[in-house]
Amino acid sequence: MLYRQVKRQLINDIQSGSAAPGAALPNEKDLAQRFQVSVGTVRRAVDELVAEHVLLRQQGRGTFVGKLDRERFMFQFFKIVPRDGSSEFPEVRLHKFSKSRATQVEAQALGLHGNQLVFRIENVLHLQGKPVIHDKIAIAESMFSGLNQTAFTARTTTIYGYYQSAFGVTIVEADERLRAEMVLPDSARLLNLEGAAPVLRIDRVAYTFDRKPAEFRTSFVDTQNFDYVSRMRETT
Amino acid sequence: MLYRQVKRQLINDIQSGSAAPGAALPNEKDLAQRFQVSVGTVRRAVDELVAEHVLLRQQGRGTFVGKLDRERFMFQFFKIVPRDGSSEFPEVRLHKFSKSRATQVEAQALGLHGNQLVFRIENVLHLQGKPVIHDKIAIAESMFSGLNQTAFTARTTTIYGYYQSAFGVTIVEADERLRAEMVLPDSARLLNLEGAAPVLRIDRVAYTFDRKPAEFRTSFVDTQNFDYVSRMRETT
DNA sequence: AAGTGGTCTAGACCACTTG
DNA sequence: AAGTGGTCTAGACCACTTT
Repeated sequence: MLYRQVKRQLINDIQSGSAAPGAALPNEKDLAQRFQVSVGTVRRAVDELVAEHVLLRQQGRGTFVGKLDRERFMFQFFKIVPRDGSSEFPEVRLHKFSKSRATQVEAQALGLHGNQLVFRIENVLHLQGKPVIHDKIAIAESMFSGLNQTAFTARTTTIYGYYQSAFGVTIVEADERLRAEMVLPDSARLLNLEGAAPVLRIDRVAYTFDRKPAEFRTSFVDTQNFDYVSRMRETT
Repeated sequence: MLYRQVKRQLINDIQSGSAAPGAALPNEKDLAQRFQVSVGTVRRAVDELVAEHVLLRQQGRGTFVGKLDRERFMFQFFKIVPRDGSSEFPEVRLHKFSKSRATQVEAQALGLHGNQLVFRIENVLHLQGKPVIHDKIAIAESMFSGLNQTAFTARTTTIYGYYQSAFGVTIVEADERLRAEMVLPDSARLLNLEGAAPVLRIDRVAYTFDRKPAEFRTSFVDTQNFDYVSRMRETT
């Protein structure tokens, strides 16, 4: 399993910052020489990282460290689409920003011990000009130390892109659990829903490398005009 | 793209029935000789089919044509799990069986022209002894000609396993769209829900090889004690 | 023209399963 | 021991991008 060791080292380069998002990797021959393996073995390691969207290969140009920009976010992590019509990037409006002790559920999802601090961020996401999603995010203060509302609001990229560029936290995968619930009063207000309405609730745990949990997020989605799409393909 | 041609031929062998589900393939060296390519090229073709769960490799034993048995069905296509606790195979009870003209929605999902006939099957799926899912299935009469209620009920495997063994239709992937809705009267009765309750609605189109649609299914899930789980990993 | 990744080959050696 | 898939190597040649 030599190629696993090569993959590990490439991940380490990314986590340590010596290979920054967007930057080019050395060519495959040089990597092979550096790791003292054949080019085929390097290719196998890179193949997996490309499949995980961590690296990006372009024939004739080179191999680059993946950036969590809008395109990738939409493709990999944003599953809400209009019932009829095509995908659209949501407009994100910050609703609340605070810091307090983790609840038991949050602590378990994020793998925290004791009553550690978490940042809490609430957003309302608009699609086609209307509020559709109410997000409640919890992230560990220890992993995102120094985060504040001003910097968060001033970011120029996606939330995951901001985690990556400002804190070196690259989200590579996520698990979600979905259910139908009646809307809660706070979400109803934010989503302009009246009385008793069903919403799609999504609990997501997002992971960085090595399946280390980085973010716990609960979303409430008004699915009157939007669907959550899921594709069941080859699972590795 | 030699390996694509090899993959095509292997798929043809499965579709034509010359390689039956559960049967062993020739070894890699023999396949290489038959297709006049190197072993590495055969391996690449088989790699993809293994990733799609069409083939199954076992070191030291051989490579086998995948069967759509309970294990694979649960792993690849059944996403409803108890909120706390582990996965369980549902007990499927037939509720209705009929044949009539396709609705416009069904015709579009199944790629049918005109007013072709479809079989309609309704099931209630039980988990932990209670009714949890109300399924409405539509499949084209042309693809499943000769299907009848007696044979369907007498099947000894999963529904997808039955499609495969009785009609040579292997389901390899599916697209789903989810939303939260208020339960409809017929589902409410079947799921023992009273009054206004939210349910998770899932519209699924299941495909056989070459992305040919084979089944359209709408499920209504009582998510009081169960979740739909979705894993966002490398997407190819 | 030079440099990159993409495909394919031929073969060595290893790990596992079966008789 | 014989047969299977699993990993790794070294190198040829092709396709694409940049200068």
